[in-house]
Amino acid sequence: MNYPVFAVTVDLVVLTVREGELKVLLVRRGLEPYLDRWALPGGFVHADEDLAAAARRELAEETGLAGPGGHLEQLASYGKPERDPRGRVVTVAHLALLPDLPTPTAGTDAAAAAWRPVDQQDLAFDHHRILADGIERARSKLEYTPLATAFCPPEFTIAALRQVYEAVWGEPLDPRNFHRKVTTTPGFVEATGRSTEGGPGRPAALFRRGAATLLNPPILRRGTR
Amino acid sequence: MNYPVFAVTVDLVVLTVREGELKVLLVRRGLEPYLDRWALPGGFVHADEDLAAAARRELAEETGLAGPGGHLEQLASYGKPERDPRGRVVTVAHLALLPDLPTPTAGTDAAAAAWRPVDQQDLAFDHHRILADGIERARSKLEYTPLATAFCPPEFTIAALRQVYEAVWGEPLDPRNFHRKVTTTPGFVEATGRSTEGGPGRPAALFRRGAATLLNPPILRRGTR
DNA sequence: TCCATTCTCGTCACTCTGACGATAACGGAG
DNA sequence: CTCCGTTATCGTCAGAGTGACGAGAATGGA
Repeated sequence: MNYPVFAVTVDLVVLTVREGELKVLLVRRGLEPYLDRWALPGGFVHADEDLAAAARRELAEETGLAGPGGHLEQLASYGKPERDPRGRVVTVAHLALLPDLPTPTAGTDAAAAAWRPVDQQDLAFDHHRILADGIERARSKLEYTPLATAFCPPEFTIAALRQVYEAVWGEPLDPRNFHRKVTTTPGFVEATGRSTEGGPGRPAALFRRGAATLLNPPILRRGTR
Repeated sequence: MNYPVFAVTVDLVVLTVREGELKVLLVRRGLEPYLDRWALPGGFVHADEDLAAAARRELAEETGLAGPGGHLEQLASYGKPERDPRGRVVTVAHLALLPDLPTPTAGTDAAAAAWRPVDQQDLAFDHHRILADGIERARSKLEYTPLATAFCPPEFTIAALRQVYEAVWGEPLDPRNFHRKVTTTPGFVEATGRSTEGGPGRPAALFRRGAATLLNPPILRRGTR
């Protein structure tokens, strides 16, 4: 059988919410092509490795290890013949959503990795497109899944969850309506009985993620309606 | 640079609605492995070909040419090391939705292609999983996009559109509420002024697909709520 | 002419949502 | 210790959307 030969890579769109803003993990390229340009972290899929396993491995290498929590899913594949000047490379992009706490951008591998604003320009290869697709996927997933909890630590307040939505969607939400919505949607979050202490204002109840995998009804953003 | 070598294929989940049921286009394999088993149509991506272009080419080869109308989008990629016993093959699955009319399953390429029920068992490779993912994607897309029109000819009745939903979702819908929903959602369909003639019952107005790309609010299936 | 069939329009109760008022529970200033 | 700013939480209310279903309109066939 005769067929062309490809290299297959995994690229990661790793998102988190820091300082009230959506950030993406980028690395500065240390070699040609696109030397010194920001790029999505990624690497070649090994010879005996599943795509998902390669994505998990790269994520662990770049972030030091994404502890529990967080979320990783396949995003899409990109394979234009000219996307990599070195040869025919198809990349299977993955989307990762992580809580802020874990890793201050300093893994084993990442030479110069940093959390950057998601409107970063001049990315290497077709990574701008991949990033845009990843962000849109994340925004969309927040509408009809409880995945916003992947951005939060194991226990979180409703306000923290709301700030995730506001950061990802880039629009303010009414705290009272959001509170009602989240607490009345079965399986979205469940109360822990504990609450915060020390901060300004009234202490807030702490929740953990619930068992639901789909939100019914969905929480729709303004832009979509 | 040292990296493993892959073959990259495109596999197609081609869906249509025939005789009130959701059908998938399958081909009988004429060679090992999985000789004589049903499989998704597909083939290798050419050396200088984009993934989307490869998918369009395969679709044209298998269906004789999917005329205007219809819809093609990337579904997901599958790359378990052992998924093809002949070597390391990553497949980029695509999802196609076609109106019934065009092709009675007899293209240039397809040796033995046929429209089969979507619960077909014993597919080759990991095609059962790919098919399941494709069907779920289609069901989901009907909820929040006007993509059901891709299953219909250029002009169609509301009843025909409803039958698409019923076939894809496998559940009956109230004709009156569906009619209200579709006609009041801006951009879903637009009236042509013409209507059907000859059939039983009152003639039905004919519509064409509207300009909307997203349904607001979505049409949710029972199973999801 | 009557009838079965299918399309289309209406009605009504119920739920959900957005906008927003009001109260609760804290820390800190005076 | 009281007042006050801040944040969390609960309530209220009108309007939109939906499911369930009645009823009339427009056809072909018995």
